[in-house]
Amino acid sequence: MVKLSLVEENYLKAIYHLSGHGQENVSTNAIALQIQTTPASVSDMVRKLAKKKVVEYTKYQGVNLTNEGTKMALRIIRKHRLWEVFLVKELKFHWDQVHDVAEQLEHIQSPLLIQRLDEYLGFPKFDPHGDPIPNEHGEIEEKPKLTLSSLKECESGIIAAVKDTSAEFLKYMDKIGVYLGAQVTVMDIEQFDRSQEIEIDGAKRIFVSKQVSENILITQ
Amino acid sequence: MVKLSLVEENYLKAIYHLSGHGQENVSTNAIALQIQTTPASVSDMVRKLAKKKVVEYTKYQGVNLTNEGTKMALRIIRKHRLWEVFLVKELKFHWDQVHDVAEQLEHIQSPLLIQRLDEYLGFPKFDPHGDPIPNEHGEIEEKPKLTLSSLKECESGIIAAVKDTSAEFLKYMDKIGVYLGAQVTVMDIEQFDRSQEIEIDGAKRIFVSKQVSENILITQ
DNA sequence: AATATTTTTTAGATTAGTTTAAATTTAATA
DNA sequence: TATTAAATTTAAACTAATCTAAAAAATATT
Repeated sequence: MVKLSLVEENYLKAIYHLSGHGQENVSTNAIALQIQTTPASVSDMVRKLAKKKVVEYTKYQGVNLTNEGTKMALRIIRKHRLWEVFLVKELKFHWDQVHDVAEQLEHIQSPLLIQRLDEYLGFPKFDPHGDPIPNEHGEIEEKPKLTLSSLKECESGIIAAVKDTSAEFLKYMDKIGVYLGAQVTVMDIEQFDRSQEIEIDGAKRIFVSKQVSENILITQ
Repeated sequence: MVKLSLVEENYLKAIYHLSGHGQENVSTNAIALQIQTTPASVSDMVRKLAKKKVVEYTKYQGVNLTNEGTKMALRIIRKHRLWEVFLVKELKFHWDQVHDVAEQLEHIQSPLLIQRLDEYLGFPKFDPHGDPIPNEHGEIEEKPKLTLSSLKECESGIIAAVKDTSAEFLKYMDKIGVYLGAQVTVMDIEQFDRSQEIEIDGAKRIFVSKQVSENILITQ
């Protein structure tokens, strides 16, 4: 298993977060924005990471994590989230005080430390923000996906996937402004046909039929 | 207050440990040996630290910490020792497993974290090795110094200072091979005149009169 | 399809920290 | 005191990570 510097670890983590937990290619610019550096630096670093086999990279096409890279990113995220639990639960930090400190603590190298910390905290499954904590093998339990149609009035979620992947459906999604990662809130449900009025990103409101809402998957 | 990099922090800490908690000049070679680098690197770094006013440095004469530098070193050592207490007391580490991890944790920057950790651990005064924990202002309670003459047979200590600082006495110390930091063990005490046979660094044995042993201070 | 715009990459330079080898200073010794 | 040995510093070069500016490729627009 390759050794990564602190900076390389931060790149991996950024790529993981930007890839939306899937394997879409992440752009140089997006990474630069995320970790507050220049696209030029990202270009260099990404080639270095590709040489270490933790990302796949083709010039001008962006990057995505290899299996090994994903596991490493998740191990860093595991540490970050376990430390967050410790800070909030044991040291009485407020949930909005923990991020910067956890950002430092996540780079501490000691498998024994993390194993003991996990045990000490009672093997928590979620961090103080509700995000799942990956296991020691770099595996994460995805949040269960629900259909948009299962939401009640006033409930909301994040668009995670679609069941119907036909070109027509995707084109329709595009037309009504529904995209992966969008925040949706159910404003109203028409009892007669189960159609919903939904609000996208707290702004635009649209109507979707039951047939459509049954084909949209969300996480909460 | 100046900001130090992780590497600079390690230099400060090394200089603190090598200066025997006093203000003797620490040699370039000694620092290089301590932190596993070359004397050339130390020369460069030490000039940088002098510019930041955390050490005093004159070429070819070695360095010693300024008041500010000592405080900073002690704040790092405070963090190191508090983390050691946490690892041993809470996470059930064995005392010989903690050093490498504490070496990483001591560089985490968060005054709140250390304040809360201190509180969480019940404001411990000593680390698992018995070393005192400096307070948040970079002040440390020195271990009490005893005279060599107060040691019983088979007891030992580390030479910490001398009461008589005359040139003659120091020359005599030098002659018999007693130096600051040397480990001494009392092998035998002559009841008649209270003179002692002492072993230095587990090797050389010499005889010292009561008059001499009353003027040598040790820590244990 | 040609042009303009945006994104991405390359090239060259910079900083922190390091190294090796050579030069210098200090300390030791004869 | 002159010489040798040891410690220290300088010089030049290297690595990791970064930046700015310019070149190249991809995308969008007319």
